[in-house]
Amino acid sequence: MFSKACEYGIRACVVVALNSIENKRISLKEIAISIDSPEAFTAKILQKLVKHRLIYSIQGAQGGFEIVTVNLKKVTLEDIVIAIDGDADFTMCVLGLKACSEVNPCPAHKKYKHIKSDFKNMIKTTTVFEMATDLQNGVAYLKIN
Amino acid sequence: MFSKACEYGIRACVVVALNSIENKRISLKEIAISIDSPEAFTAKILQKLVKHRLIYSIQGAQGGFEIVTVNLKKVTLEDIVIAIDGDADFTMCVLGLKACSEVNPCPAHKKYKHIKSDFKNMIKTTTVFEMATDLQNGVAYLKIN
DNA sequence: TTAAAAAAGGACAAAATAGTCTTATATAAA
DNA sequence: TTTATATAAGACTATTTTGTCCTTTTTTAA
Repeated sequence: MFSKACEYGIRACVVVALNSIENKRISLKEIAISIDSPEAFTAKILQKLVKHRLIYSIQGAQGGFEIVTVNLKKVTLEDIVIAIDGDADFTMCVLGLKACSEVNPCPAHKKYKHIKSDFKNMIKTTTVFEMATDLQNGVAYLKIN
Repeated sequence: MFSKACEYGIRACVVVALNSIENKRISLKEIAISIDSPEAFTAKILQKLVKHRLIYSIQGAQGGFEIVTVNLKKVTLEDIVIAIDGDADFTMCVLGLKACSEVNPCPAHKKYKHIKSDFKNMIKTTTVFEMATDLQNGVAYLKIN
């Protein structure tokens, strides 16, 4: 579904958000440890998220990453996915046909379209804030194994 | 969603099925042309499908690929996907967490689980027969551009 | 029985994705 | 103002996926 980069990106956003909710800044190193991701690779992903202004970074000692309060409830899974993977994955035909559409459907279209639209709706409406608060409230986890 | 190999594999199965319904055998070359896929790569994919006994191949002159009648309504998208990509894609957590489960959900789990289960159900219940007959009846197409 | 047609199989090449390493830049605190 | 800490950026490497090419095997038909 998502690329590895995107998985790391989402997990990273959630821990950044969780810290921002608690008015804390979190460093790359702490992020990589808490989401169990390769640090240098995670750095690249975070840079993309910063460039897309989904998160905010502060260089230097005591620096790290934050999500500004006003953005916490605005940044969605869709924003993250588009920043990292682009939108091809969830706009393209499931069988890879460029011409596939409602009037020219591929053989899987009618069965797949509801799933695709549910998926698009899901990523569009899920915010990092709600994922972070689920973590905070102990109704979701980021444990790896 | 699906890998390129899997997309080709599904499209190939559909045209093989369409031909089998009409009691015709189809060659690799014809398959590759009709689904607009790289021939040699498609050959590899067809070999996998044959090894998994989803389709049947006959070597030599006048040879090619078929789906035996009894299998037409049995072979599902799920069978093809598992043969080519394995089952990791639709069993794994959307955020890549090994430990993610109903009792230990990742932050995206509750929003994603319905989509995943709909998707699994879709590929489990969609047969190559119905996709091929949709093509035959002109309610679905395999045009590329 | 030989030639042509077609799939099988293995080795190779290219492209995309995943991941690392090193240097530069910015900030805070001693 | 120097040192330590931290992100930014670019070049590089590794792995996986996608795709090609060549040889072998099988089958049909002349």
